[in-house]
Parts: sequence; structure tokens; C-alpha cells
Amino acid sequence: MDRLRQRADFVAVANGARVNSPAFVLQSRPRDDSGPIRVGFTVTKKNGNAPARNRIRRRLRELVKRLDPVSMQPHHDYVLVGRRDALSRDFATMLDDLRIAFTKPARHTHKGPAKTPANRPSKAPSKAPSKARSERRGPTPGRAPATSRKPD
RNA sequence: UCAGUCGGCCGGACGGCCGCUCCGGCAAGCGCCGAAAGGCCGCCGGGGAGGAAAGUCCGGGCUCCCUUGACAUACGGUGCCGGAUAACGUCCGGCGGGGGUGACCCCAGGGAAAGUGCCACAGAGAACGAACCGCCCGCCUUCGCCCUUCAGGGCUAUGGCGUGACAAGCCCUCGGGCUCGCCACGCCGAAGCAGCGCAAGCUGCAUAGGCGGGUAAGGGUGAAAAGGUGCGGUAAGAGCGCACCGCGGUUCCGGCAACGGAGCCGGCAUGGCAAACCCCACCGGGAGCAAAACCGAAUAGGGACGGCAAAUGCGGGCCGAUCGCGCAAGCGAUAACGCCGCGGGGCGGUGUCAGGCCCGCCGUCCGGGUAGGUUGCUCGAGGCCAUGUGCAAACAUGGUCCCAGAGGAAUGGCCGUCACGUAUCGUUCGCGCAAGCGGACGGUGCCCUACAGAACCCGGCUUACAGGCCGGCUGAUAUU
Repeated sequence: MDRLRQRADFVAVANGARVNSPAFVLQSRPRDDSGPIRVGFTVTKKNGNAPARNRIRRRLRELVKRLDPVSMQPHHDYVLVGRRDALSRDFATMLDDLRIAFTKPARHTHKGPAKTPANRPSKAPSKAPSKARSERRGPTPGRAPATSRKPD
């Protein structure tokens, strides 16, 4: 599992699917290459001053570290956007929140499907939107092996 | 013991599990990611946020631009003196002024007899000095009548005050204000003493009023009223005179200086504001690590070469023309028309064709340069200790140590125990009649710490901060 560091990757993930939770927002986007799962963190300035933002990011990072990597989708980029509740919310509860967020079907909140290919980078120009849509629409066939291999 | 003042320091501790980042050592697959630059992966050891890392307000180092070295101007900044320093608006030590019983604290502290400007409101007067009240002097007027127990009461003239009407003048923010005249009404209202004279009366003092002057002592206004206090002096007053203080000038002494002290002279002239303009002295080129250097894709531009291709095009040939060379024959070059051969790709449109419109493409290399990567990047005006110099800030010498280097941004996350703080409850002890106060112990809850996160690096300033510790000094009280 790698960290997400380039600004272009963050912009790409921000246009993807998102799941809301009390302490964070999970954004995700599938990639075409066969690289590892990458996770980034975003804490905006409206969440407080620098120590508060640092603490939010560190708790979110610890959540991802504690979580079983098999519950994430392979070849995906994830971005956790921190909220103010991440400072005070119980850590075990947040861990459950994150686990639910990874298994919950994602949905697009504000981006229309017409805007998505315009914001996509140049690689995989034609088939990227349709593929993302199909994975969003039917989670059960893609996720069935993931749930089956969860016991180990 | 209480209250205060100044300075310094800390800013949770220990343990468990799981991680992040940097450095060093060892090992290392012809490994993985990437087009490349470059990056990643193992084990061991070590380091890893602050007193303000903050605000970005000053001063530097460093980098680039520029030549701006100097002078002048403009703009900005600083502003008692001396020292410290790389430098500063910082620090230290003094000086002056102000506050406090005191330790101590505060001061944007050059120039107001270079100039311009301002000083609201209140007040008579706010700057080429002012007369509202008051005090004093001079002149003029006043001191009448009735009752009467001689204590007083009453009436009224001139007059004074108040209110109202009218008229005039001036100012004016056109609402009014001020001054004067006149009329009406109301109110006040002529106390006394002495001398001369038989008396009527006269004169003087006093009273009251008016006019003219003197006066800056006093009242009142104000942030500020033209040196202060006291004595003398005067009609009353006044630096009018004197003493002391203050101020100005000058001489001497002390001090590197700011400045201080003493003497003499001057009766005092110079109100305040320069965080109003201004004057004087000194300082300042600009931008900033997202600086800058190196490496360096894709895409679109630029250049060179090669290939394909070309259609107002290419190739070939003939005739003629022009130009150059040549004595000449002739040779070479040029472009257009005519002749022959060759006729690509795309767009749009149409039932289809004809007709119409547009024109380069590919490869290699070079150069600028973007994303990206690497460097800059932490050994430094460095920390600690000792000695010496100095009142101190600080400096010098010696020894010793290496002490964060991230980059969507590491330095942590989750627990446990303890401490501290705080709230509440219970038990108990001391004092007290009681209410209550103080201490100790235990349980529970809260905060589980305040302010706050390095971003190239230093020196400062400013601001924020739960709680706690130490030391110096001052005042008060108590005891010895």
C-alpha cells in the first residue's frame, strides 16, 4: 500500500465515487494499471489550526493501517477527507465506520457523468467512464470473491 | 506570615503493542517501478518540534535580477548619550522627565527666538496679549416726605431690576443674536455719623448710582490664562523692589558624552501641538528557497537533415528570348507560354458523376522549455563547560559535543499505571455557641492537558499560554 502524493492523482480521485461518514469522507477511483492500492489524506483548513489538522490526519492514517487491506478494492486510489469529528470520535467506532465505508456501495454525489471524461487524464480515454459506471452499478459480482476470502 | 516587584526555568512521567522519517554500518537480486531523469525493497544501531516552531514587524547571511560605487532628488525609516553586535527599530549601562512609602516601573525623549498651520467646547480674554465679576482713584449726583413708643414702619422723585410691545443699527447658519432709544406694567427704594451755625442750611466721611481712568493680586472657564512662593511696596495692584526656586545668557569645575554642580549677569523676553506640514542628522537598489542550479518526458511551437509526396506541381525535350563570358565559333545561367509524360491526400456536398474548397506528411537530430526528479538542506554569527576581561550587554582563549531535516508535508496512533489540577460526595481532626473556615484520607467524574506544529538558516521584537518550580529585592506585621 502506497501513499498518494501527486496533486494530479488527488484531483482525479476527487471526481470519483464518495462515501460519507461522521468523521471523514471516503473518495475512491479505480486505476487501469496493476499497481498497489494507494491512499491519500486531505484535511482542509476549515477544520482548525495546524495541530488539529495534524491530529486528524494521523488518526485517519492509523485507521487505514489498522484496517485489513483485503477489504479494499485492488488497483484503486482512495482519499480520506478528514472532518472535525475525527478529533473526538471514539477510535474503535471510527474503525467500524471505515470498514462499513469500504464495503458500502459508493455513489456519485455532485459530478454528472458528462463531466467525468473531461476531467479524466488522457490515459484510458474511451472506456474509463463506462467501466467505472458498471462497477458502481453492480457491486455484488465484483465483490463476491472479496467477501469470500475475508475469513483468512 | 501576608502583600508586592524583578529575573530565571519547566511546560506531564513511566511502561506495552503497532508504525513514520532521516543518518551510519552491513548485505544486495543484473530484482521492481518509470519513457527518462531518478526512485523503491532487507537487517542492526542511533537521532527526530517550540518557548513561543505563531504573527511575518525589523535586522542580517544566502540566491537571482540589476549595476543602483559616489552624489543629488524623491520616497520610506530611525531620532537623549556612550557601549555591545555581522546588523538592527534589539540588548546593556548611564542622563533627563514622570509615577510609587519602597523594591521598581513608564517615556515616539532632536529642533517651536527658519517658516506655515491648528488650539474644538467653555470662557471677558486662546496669542502683533484679554477687563466679565471684583479691588482702587478722580469727577458728578444722591442723602426727600409722613407716622412715631426713637426701635422702626410707610410713601414717592430721579434711579435700578425684571417682563412685554414698538422703532433703529450691526451681525447672521435667515432661525435668530447683540447694542441703543422709547412706552406700559410689576418689584426695590432714599440707613446713618461728625463739624460749623440761633435757625434755614453748608461741609466732610459713609451709603447708593452713573461716567472716566488705574489694576492681572482674587473669583469663574478651560487640557492650557502669560514665571511660582513669601516679604516689602502701593490708592489698589503689578518683577515695581528683594530672598529662594524656576528660566535665559555666560565663566569655571566634574564627566568620553548626554548632562550635572557652583559663581556672576539679566527682572523674565520664549504658551502648547512636530504620532500637523516642515527643518536637521543618520540609514536604505529590488525580489525572495514557490530564490536559484542541474537533469529532463508527453504535447504544441522553433531550427537542421533525410525520405515520401507535390498539380497556379515535378521531370524531360524542342523552338525562341534575355543575361554573363569569349575576337569569334560557342559555352553557361535564368524564367514564362506552348508540346509530351506523370495527376496524391483530406473536407464538404450530392441520388451519382462532373464541377467546388484546402494542403504537406513521416523519421532522425539540435535548442529553448513545462510536468516531474535531484540539489539547495542543514557544522551554524552552533550548543555546553571552564578560565580571563568588563558594572553589564558581550567578547577572547581552551576543552568537549554533533543535536530534526519533511515535502498532499515524518517527529505519531491506541492502551495501562501514576502524578498534578479541578468539581462533587463521604469519613475524620482542629478552631468556633453557631454559621462556617482550614487540614488529612478515600470514592467518582472531568481535563486526560494551556497556547500551539519546524518548512532555507540565524539575531531580535510583538502576541498567545492550563498549571508549576526556584532565586534576588521591597513594604507591613509578629517573635527572638
